[in-house]
Amino acid sequence: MVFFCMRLHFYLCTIHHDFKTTTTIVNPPNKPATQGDVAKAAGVSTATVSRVINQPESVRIGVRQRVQEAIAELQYVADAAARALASKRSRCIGAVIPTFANAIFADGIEAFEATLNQAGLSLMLTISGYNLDNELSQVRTLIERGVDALMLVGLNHDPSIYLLLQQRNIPYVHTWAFRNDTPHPCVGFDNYAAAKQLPLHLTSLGHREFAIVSGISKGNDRVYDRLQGIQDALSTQGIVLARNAIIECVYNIEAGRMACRQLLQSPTPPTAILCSNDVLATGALLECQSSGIEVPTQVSIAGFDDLALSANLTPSLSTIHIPFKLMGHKAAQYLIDRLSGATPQPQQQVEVELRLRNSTGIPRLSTLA
Amino acid sequence: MVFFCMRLHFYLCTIHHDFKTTTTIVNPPNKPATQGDVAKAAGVSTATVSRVINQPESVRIGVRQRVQEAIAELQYVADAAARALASKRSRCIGAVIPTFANAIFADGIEAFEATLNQAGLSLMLTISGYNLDNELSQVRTLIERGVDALMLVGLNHDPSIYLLLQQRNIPYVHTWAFRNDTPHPCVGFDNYAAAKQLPLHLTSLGHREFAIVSGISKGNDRVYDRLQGIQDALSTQGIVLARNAIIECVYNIEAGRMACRQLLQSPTPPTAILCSNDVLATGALLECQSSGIEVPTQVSIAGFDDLALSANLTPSLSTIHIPFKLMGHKAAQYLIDRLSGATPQPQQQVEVELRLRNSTGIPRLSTLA
DNA sequence: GTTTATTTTGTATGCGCTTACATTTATTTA
DNA sequence: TAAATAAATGTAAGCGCATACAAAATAAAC
Repeated sequence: MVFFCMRLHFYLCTIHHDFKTTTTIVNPPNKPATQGDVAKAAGVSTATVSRVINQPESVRIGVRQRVQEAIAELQYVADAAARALASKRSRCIGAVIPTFANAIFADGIEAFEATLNQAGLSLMLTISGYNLDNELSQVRTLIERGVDALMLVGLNHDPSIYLLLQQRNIPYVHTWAFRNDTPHPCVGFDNYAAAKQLPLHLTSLGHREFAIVSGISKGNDRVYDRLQGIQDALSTQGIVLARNAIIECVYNIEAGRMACRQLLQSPTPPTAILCSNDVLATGALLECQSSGIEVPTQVSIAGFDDLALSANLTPSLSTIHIPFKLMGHKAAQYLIDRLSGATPQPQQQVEVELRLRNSTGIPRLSTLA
Repeated sequence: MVFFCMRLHFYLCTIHHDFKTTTTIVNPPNKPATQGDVAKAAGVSTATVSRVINQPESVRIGVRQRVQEAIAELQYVADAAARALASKRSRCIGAVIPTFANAIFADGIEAFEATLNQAGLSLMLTISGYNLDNELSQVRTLIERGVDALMLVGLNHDPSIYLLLQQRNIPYVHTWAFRNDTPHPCVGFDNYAAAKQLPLHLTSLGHREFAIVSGISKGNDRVYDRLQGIQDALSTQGIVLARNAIIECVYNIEAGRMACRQLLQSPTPPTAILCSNDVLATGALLECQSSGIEVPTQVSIAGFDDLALSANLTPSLSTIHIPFKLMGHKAAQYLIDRLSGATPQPQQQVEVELRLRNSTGIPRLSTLA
């Protein structure tokens, strides 16, 4: 029964298909129309068709319409490879990001892509896994693919990347970081300066016993700068952390939890835990929650990034808000401007903002139970 | 003064530049080496160079090495546009995903990209914002860009997409969903069947008063199927939900919180809230947390997706685990196989798994305070 | 040592478009 | 209205590679 139904189904399909191909002879099967076809149909030269596509204003209105009709009629779609070959522009932008697995890249990339798209550019994306060697090889691949420009996360990259880029005169931009004194274009925020804010707030509240939970700083300038910022801010207040009060761990919730547990079990538990990002801070908070330690009365916890989750935790997380969308947009705009021949400001800073919420407060008086 | 410095600066540059071009005549400035340059340097024809790159085995070992040396020497990089034009293969795969902003796409896309990369393919990514019209236009763009294959999230798409794809004979695959009776290739899981598991578990625990917090089902087959699965599962147990016990909202934590609050404030609050994804479930959980409602003793909460966060919440979230990485990998492999001429299984299912944790339990006896 | 079969290499064409330049057509000026 | 100028269109030459086919070099068979 089922078998017959299927046969019937296929049969109908076939009929339908034949019907279509015999009536719409216009387009030989599997052969997309070329510019030449359009030119013939519209009674113009291929050059004019090309102009209608690339600089419509330069073609007289009547001719232009005729060509556009032919394009619609034949469902003509320009061949990107041929365009790229002839014009030496691929209309593709490359980007290498460390990971998708945590949210800090989501909004930024999304805005980056949206802005690109609006300008008729496509995004070619690769993921380095926080590995600079991977990054280099992926940049190579992207360059081979002929990307017109490149976006890179952070300031610290294999130097040969810049050689490759300069050789081919490919514009690029760094993001998620900002420094005044870098020779490279960058659109982002000063991780170092931003990271100073929360420790200073906490010392002003009276905290003296700190610990830091950080991402892994090796090869990661953002993490490194944040770590350095925190430490420098503390040291201006006369506080120098012991080796074991600083934990570097991978970037996920479990790691944050474990680090927090370890810190709170020490003989001299801190009154405040400064995390260099919200994922680790979330881990720390959840660890406290599940082990019955009250935040902020027993320990204060601070984050960095202001992920969507952070404001919704109980207690809500004090953190540094970063305008990721704006940053992604601006980074894209920088590259778009560069490609259009303009010379936009090479170093652009976006403003971060301290968001004091409920995970930070005055320090407890006694030691932990 | 400044003026003179600039003149001097330019002067020095010029000298330097001249110096370079006269000594390293090999490579004119800003002109990347072509296949022809390599051919000349190695004393072979361009055809042989092309073979060394594309089918090294077909070139005798000595000649091959000579060519490879020349390639290294000249830092030759094949022009992707020219390759694509001549070979009719761009080595790029397109993908349209609804968003980055929540984690459910992260692991899957990351694995998808990794598998692609390993096969020498690049990922061209666009974001539709859960909008099927956007999706269509992005597919158009991707096709114009000449992608060799395409990945689409879910089963429900504008029909014209398939016409475009078939016209050009472009392989494609659906992901994040699976159905036996679909004519389209898909790699994923059965949202409908998976969604039945948690409601059935909860009814077996004695729950009778349910509510659902769902994403917006319009135009989203995954959400729709989950919603349907939950309702059908409940109805097999003789439970039919009132209109106001089902809330559809956007996909973020705040929305989950608000929906939860609304449900719990109703005159007959449910004993169990079934969320069609973990983000909304997290929101619900956090809402309970911040309003002092104990989970699961006062209300059970269930999710779907098993995000990294879910296991770490207090209480940890009962949910459905999806092997996103495996799915992304398999989807990529499907396309790779298709491009290599093979005919892989067009419908592939990955196994989901019920993860019972601490957010679900027996129903409370009385009504809420 | 031929002849034949096989592998390796070269020749030359074209992929589908853009664009410099030449030519035609429309517009302005005198 | 003719001449001079400007705008629109056409002509044709590549862009840098892959590949069908032809030619040459090598290996196998006799």
